Amino acid sequence: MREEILAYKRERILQEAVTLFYKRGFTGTTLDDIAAELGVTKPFIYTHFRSKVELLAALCQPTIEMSLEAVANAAAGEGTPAQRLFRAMTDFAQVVLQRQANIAIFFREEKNLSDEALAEINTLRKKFDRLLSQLLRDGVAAGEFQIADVSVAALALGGMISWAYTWHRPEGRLALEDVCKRLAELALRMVGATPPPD
Amino acid sequence: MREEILAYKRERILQEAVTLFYKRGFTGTTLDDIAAELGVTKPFIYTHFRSKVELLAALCQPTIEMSLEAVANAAAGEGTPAQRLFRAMTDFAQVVLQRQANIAIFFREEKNLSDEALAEINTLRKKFDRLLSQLLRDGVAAGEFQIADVSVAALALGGMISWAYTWHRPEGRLALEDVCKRLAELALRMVGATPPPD
DNA sequence: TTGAAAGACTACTGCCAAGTAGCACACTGG
DNA sequence: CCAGTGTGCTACTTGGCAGTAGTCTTTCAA
Repeated sequence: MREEILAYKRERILQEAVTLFYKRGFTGTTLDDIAAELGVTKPFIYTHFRSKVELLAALCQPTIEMSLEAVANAAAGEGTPAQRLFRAMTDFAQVVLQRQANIAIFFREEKNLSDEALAEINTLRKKFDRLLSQLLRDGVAAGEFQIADVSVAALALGGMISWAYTWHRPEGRLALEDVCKRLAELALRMVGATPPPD
Repeated sequence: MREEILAYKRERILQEAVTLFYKRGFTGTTLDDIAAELGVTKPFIYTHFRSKVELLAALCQPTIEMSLEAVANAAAGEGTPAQRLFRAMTDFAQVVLQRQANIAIFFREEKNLSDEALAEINTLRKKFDRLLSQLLRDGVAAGEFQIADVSVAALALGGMISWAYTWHRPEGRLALEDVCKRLAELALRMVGATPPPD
């Protein structure tokens, strides 16, 4: 029970930090700002995080892990390469858009992360690219995809989806799920496969 | 002649600023750092730029303008929509990769720009999206493209190319021109067109 | 040779924000 | 009613860096 309350406080700090870092940037936000928004004071934050930089890492890393998992699960799942790629892209897009602020903060504030945190995250990103490349090779081998350069295609796919953090507006014309589906369709077309109907 | 020297000095400051902002981030770089790298002192920089933030804007804006121009020229050029889109994507990718550091700095440090500079740049970005959307609609009307949602497709295309700033390595496996061509091919496939051979 | 103007430097100021030391208050069990 | 523990706050210190005031030097024109 004490544990849960501690975890809850930590979570609330992270939430508020995400909101403010997203709106004003990492260096444009002071810990006093975050504390004020929560109705507490700066030392309160220091009982939960060792430094401002650690706070930043704590809000980036899990989101990157989720992205990797989304693609990993889909790639290892059932179905033809095309079906798996479709699911990988849809689920990845969902992570990007559901955790839009976290993703945005990571890409913008990379340079403010500690070397250790950055190294860990870069390991995850390499795994991500390898998984995606392998899935593309599987599709090529199965005759489902036509791809001139698998590495470039993997990076282009990853970029097309990641980039959605820059333009998606939750209150916009399309619902989140529709955006994800449209993007996944474009992804399949890009590698020369036919997207599923419906 | 005096003018030219002034312009040259300004240019050198910008060069060094790009290098350092790219490597260490905007807030991670001091004007003293830039001055030291140039073998001058901080007040020297202030005779050419009013503030650190103005320096940032001076190195972002022209690059965004170049991106817009690349697409605008190609869109207004000769040929079928597919040919124009291919050229637009190739030329845009060239700008992104040739001015990789500037592009990276802009997307990372957007939050550090002044409101005015950001507003100007956002106007350019809107024009960019409108031009690209119009080109896609032309292609659809001509029966060359198959696109479910033109706006999403335009954003996906823009993102796929822009994203290259995150992964391209000038010393890497592929030459810059090859990367651009591959990306443009993927772009055409994405909208249901056949890339030109060779 | 001298005066003026331009250009760059030395040596500051002032502010802002990260991080901390030590206090105060509340709650719980005896 | 009172110790002891945990939890958060007040009130600092500290360092770093953007921006500036005023000086020195160099150049060029008369």
